[in-house]
Amino acid sequence: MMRDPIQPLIAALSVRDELSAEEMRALRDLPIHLRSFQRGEEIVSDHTRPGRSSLVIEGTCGRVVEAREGRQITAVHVPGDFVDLHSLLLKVMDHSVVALSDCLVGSVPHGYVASLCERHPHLGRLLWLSTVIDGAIQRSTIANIGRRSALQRLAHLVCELHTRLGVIGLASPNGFACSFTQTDLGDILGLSAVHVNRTIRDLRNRKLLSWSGNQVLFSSFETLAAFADFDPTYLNLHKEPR
Amino acid sequence: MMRDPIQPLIAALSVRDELSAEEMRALRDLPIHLRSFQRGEEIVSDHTRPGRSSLVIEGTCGRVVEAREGRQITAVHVPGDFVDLHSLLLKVMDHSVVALSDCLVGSVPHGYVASLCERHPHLGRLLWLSTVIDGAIQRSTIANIGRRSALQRLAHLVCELHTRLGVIGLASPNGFACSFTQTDLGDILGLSAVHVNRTIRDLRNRKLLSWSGNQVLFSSFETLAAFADFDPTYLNLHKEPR
DNA sequence: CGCGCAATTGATTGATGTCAATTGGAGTGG
DNA sequence: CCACTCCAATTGACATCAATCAATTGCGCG
Repeated sequence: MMRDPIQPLIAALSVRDELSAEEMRALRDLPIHLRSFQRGEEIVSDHTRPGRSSLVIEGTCGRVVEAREGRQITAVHVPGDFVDLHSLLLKVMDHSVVALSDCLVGSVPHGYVASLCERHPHLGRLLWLSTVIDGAIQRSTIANIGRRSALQRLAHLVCELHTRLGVIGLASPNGFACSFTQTDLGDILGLSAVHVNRTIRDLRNRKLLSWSGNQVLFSSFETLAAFADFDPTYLNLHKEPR
Repeated sequence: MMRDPIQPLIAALSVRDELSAEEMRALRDLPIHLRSFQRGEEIVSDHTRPGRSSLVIEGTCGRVVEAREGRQITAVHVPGDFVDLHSLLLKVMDHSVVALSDCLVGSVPHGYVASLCERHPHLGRLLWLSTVIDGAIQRSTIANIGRRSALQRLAHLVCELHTRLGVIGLASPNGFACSFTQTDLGDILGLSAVHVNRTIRDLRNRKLLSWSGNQVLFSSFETLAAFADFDPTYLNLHKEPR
């Protein structure tokens, strides 16, 4: 059973501003080319010039910057997120995008995105907004990696993922499904995989969360958020005229 | 002697795309309100709703995310950079902006920026581009802090600053002026001020650079860039139709 | 001269990385 | 059904990088 592929995008945008029926129709009319990727596959390659922008429909993927010392995942994307909308303007990719779980991705030729922005300036601003929210999440990531301990880093990531997945209906009140390996988590948090393992154990011992298989569960989101110093302002979850 | 306040912005945009005479005129016609700030002063406050967007004209400033464990400077801005253009869409600030040197800042009411984008869609795309380049720089910062040693982190920052200052004519071939304190550098790089001090000494001992007063000098940018694993792709320094 | 801030240094602690081995589960072929 | 493989998770021992604490120095400025 396949959901409407554009539904997660509409959900994500609707959290931030009212969409008119016509705007929703314009989004649904976009010619989307669907493609499945297996965990680990590369969706967009570094240093290339994509002619299309890709939208996550199911699963999660990550933006990967390769450094000499190893890879860093600079952003995680969930359904409803564009992974390379910025390539519309940047032209040349400064990183690659890889599937962090099996996932379904839709892509739209840049020309259609550009013309959508011209015909519907308000939608254009919302797409600009979505790149700007990516930036806000990245700022939060910099603060997380630069200033917090491994325990808080991981707790903060869990809080963020829970909140973002909640927006698109993929979280339950006390947890969510997360397919990241501990190696992936290390690459996201700037830690070694070994230390991620110990950090998860530590969080479990402190009764802040449990993580078995791909199920992340916690008894109190508030307690976890307080521990992680999580303030969701940066996710811009309020509806505003933009 | 005061330079044209819009000149750094025009220089920064012109590196990325051709500006028409009319577009330059539209930029110069913006009503800019100039204001000076002393080192350490707050230019924009966290959690506020700015009604204007601020542009650095002289000096440097930083975006500050306050975490429980201390402040993290998530981005450094030089003349020609908007520091809160995203507030046009984000509405509520998720961080503050502080002066990292005495600096001169110009601000433009959001309404004028929005109308500029409507009347000149190409300029609108270039403003979108500038927020997207901020994002690319932040990705590079995440990789820098997440994966590299203190030595490489600092060397990478120096390479980036030299390149960005060069764009607006504020770097010489073998160095540039930098007014950051070692405490600031620690907050930028996710290090303690003490360790920044030792890292600078170490770089000096390795003959990679010298840093006395506010003068940063190196004998070979190429050597430094190779040491720092610096790849300027993310700065988007090539002129492209956008 | 004295104040305040930044830079510098030493001693010590602590967090995290690295290396290496083991365990466990899912799939695969005999 | 049983080896076998592969990958992820887990654990221990140890090394190392960077933080912290605490002085001291140096400089610009009133």
